[in-house]
This record gives sequence, structure tokens and C-alpha cells, in this order.
Amino acid sequence: MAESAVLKPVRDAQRTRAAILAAAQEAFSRTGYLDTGLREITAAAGANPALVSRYFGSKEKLYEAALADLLDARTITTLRREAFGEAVVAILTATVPGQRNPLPMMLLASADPTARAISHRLLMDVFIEPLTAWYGGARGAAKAACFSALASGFTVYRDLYPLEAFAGGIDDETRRWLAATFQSLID
Amino acid sequence: MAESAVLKPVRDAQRTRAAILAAAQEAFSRTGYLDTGLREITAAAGANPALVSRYFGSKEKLYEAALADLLDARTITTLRREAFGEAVVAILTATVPGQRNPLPMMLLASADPTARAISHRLLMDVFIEPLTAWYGGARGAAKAACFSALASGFTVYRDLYPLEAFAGGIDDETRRWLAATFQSLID
DNA sequence: AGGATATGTAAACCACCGTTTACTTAAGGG
DNA sequence: CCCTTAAGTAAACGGTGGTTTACATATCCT
Repeated sequence: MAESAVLKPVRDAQRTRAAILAAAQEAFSRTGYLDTGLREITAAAGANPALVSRYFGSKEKLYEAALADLLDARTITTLRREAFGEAVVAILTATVPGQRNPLPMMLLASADPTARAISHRLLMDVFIEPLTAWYGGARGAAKAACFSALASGFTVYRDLYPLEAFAGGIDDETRRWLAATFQSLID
Repeated sequence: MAESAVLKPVRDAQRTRAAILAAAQEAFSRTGYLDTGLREITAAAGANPALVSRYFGSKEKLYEAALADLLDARTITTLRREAFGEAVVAILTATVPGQRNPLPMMLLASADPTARAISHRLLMDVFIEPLTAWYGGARGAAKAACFSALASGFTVYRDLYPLEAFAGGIDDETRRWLAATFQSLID
């Protein structure tokens, strides 16, 4: 039988790089930056630690690539303004812990000065600034900050330090309070 | 001249222990748990790395002692309910980064599984539970969660990933929004 | 087909860290 | 005053981690 060499080549730099990136995202989101070893990441990707140097340059660069691939303000800036609060809460509560969510990764990496600097810059460039522009006006930056604070805080007590009220499905009152609070940044 | 042996003894276990604890709080709040070495802490305290084992047992125990010394729900539960929102904002904005604030320490330590478990337990026992009781009623826990989320989020974007809107003195509109949001958890 | 090149591997290197051990020195009671 | 004990020190140990080096092998073009 002809094996599908095109679909599953034994050696494929792009695929290997992508596998390492995906494994890094999973691992960094779960065990942070400092506590995640390159040997652990590459083992999960079925690759070799030395390939991180080859494809990304260093662990820091790998982290930067992993985070940049997850950060995207459009998840928020494409929502309709009329039902903004409800939509945000829907997104927040739909997100499964550890599944392509940049925030735990950022927070778990914040202990390392270099990783934090990378996160800070990426956060500003590809999230805060677009969000500020989307809010618009003189208070756009302040609204973006308030939005980020509440959304991040929710994630902290849902994924990092789970509180029953957030980690186990939230009740209708809480959902309404969150939605109304997010909405109040627009009205 | 008689040197004040009572005020500044050369060898004093209690004083040395306290110095290590203070240095640990400062260092853990600044560089996290994993990235802070015992040699660094003890050097700042003018002590020896081996004394951590003697006085605290291990690095984990030192972290636990350092965090427990900072966590206290009474900063919140002693506020008057009528002007709760304003009072909370006053406390949040008065807090100088890195100065006896348990939150950055908790967040920066969250990458290490053991340190996170310690933080989680302490947080529940000496903060969330008292706060839940203070709010009271069926939704006490949910209110405590919402409070913690917004307060933590504010701290994150003030101390960890500084946004101009929070890190450089906040404007009156933002202050009002925060105060009103905190107050809405009571009314 | 065959050699040049891209891809992957294994092992070593070097530095750091938490902890333990053996030792030195100051403090304090009889 | 001496000697027991507490307090502090220095160095070594075992383990780990990022990175580099030297090497093996699959892939691709002529």
C-alpha cells in the first residue's frame, strides 16, 4: 500500500515547528514559563530540544511566538455594541481552561522579567491599543483598562485560583451583573 | 562608649527570622516564587541560605509564611457599607506597588504548583471565606468572587502589566466607574 | 543515482538552585 | 570562668535546565 507521504511526511520542518509551537502553548498555559522545560515541550511535540534553538532561536522567542499566536483583539472588537455585555460573558464562560486562552499563559509567565516584558509589549500592541481604538473617544484607554481588569480577574478566579462562583457554571444573577458591568463601559 | 547590645544584638534568632521573612516578601512580590533564589533572599536579609531550612523548614514553608503574613480580609470587611465603593477604590489606588500587597505575590507565584496550592488554600481561608460571610446571604460567595475579580484585575494592570489608565493616577470618571461597580455588589 | 542540503538526534557543557553536612563562633547560666 | 547550647557560616551534593556541538539520516535537485 502506498503510504500518504504528502499527508504525513517523516520530515517536515513546518510541521515540526508547528507541533513545537502548539505544545509550547499548551505547556506554558498549564505550568508557566519558568516551570516548563524545553525537554518537556519538545517531548510532547515528538521532537528534540535542540530544534527549539533552530526554529525559534531561544526559549524566550518560543514564548513570544506562542503568545503572539493566541492574542487577538478581534474576539472582542467584532462584537455588536448593543449586546456587548452578554456577548463578552458568553465568550468568557465558553472558554475552556487552557484552551487557546492567552491570559493564563501571560499570568503564569509574569514571574520571569523577560517573559513579562514580551507579554507586556504584545498585550499593548495587539490587544490594548486596538481595544482602545474600538472604544474610541477620550476615555477609550480607560475603558479598555476597565474591560481588561474585569475580564482578567474573572479568568484568574476561574482558571488559576478557582472560586466555585466562577469555576462551576455561574448563576444567572452573576451573569447579569457581569454583563451589565461590561455593558456599562459602552453606554 | 557602651554599644546598645539590647537594641542591636549580634545574634538574635527572632530578628534574623523576621529579616528573612521581610526580604522574602519583598523578593517574592517582585520576582515571583521560582525566579527568586534563597541565596538572593538571605543576602538581602544579611543572613545565610541555610537558615531558611532552620527557621522555616523549606522554601515552600517560607513562601507560605510570607503570604500568610500579608493576607488579611479585614482591610475590606471593616469598611462602611454605605461608602464601600469609594473606600475600596481609595485603598486600591493608595497601595504602592510592591508594598505589603499579597496579590502580586500570589500571581507571580502561581506558576509553581505547590506555591499555587498554598496560595489557593490561604486565599480561601483568610480572604474569600470571611469576605463571603461579610457579604452574607445566598449570593455572598458570588459577590466575593466578583469583588476579587475586579480588585485583582485592577492590580494586575496597575502593578504587573501597567496600563496608563491605572498605573498613572486614575481620572475621576474611571474612579467613579470603579466605585459604582464595587458599590453595586452591595446595593 | 548521488551528492548537497535540510532535518533530526544524542550527548555534553555550564550554570544555578534547594538542601544538607560539618564546622566555627557568640551567648548565657552555673 | 568555663562549658553547654544556640546562632551563623562555608562548602559540597544532587538535580535540573537552556543551549551548543558533533554527528546521523532523510529529502530533493541535477
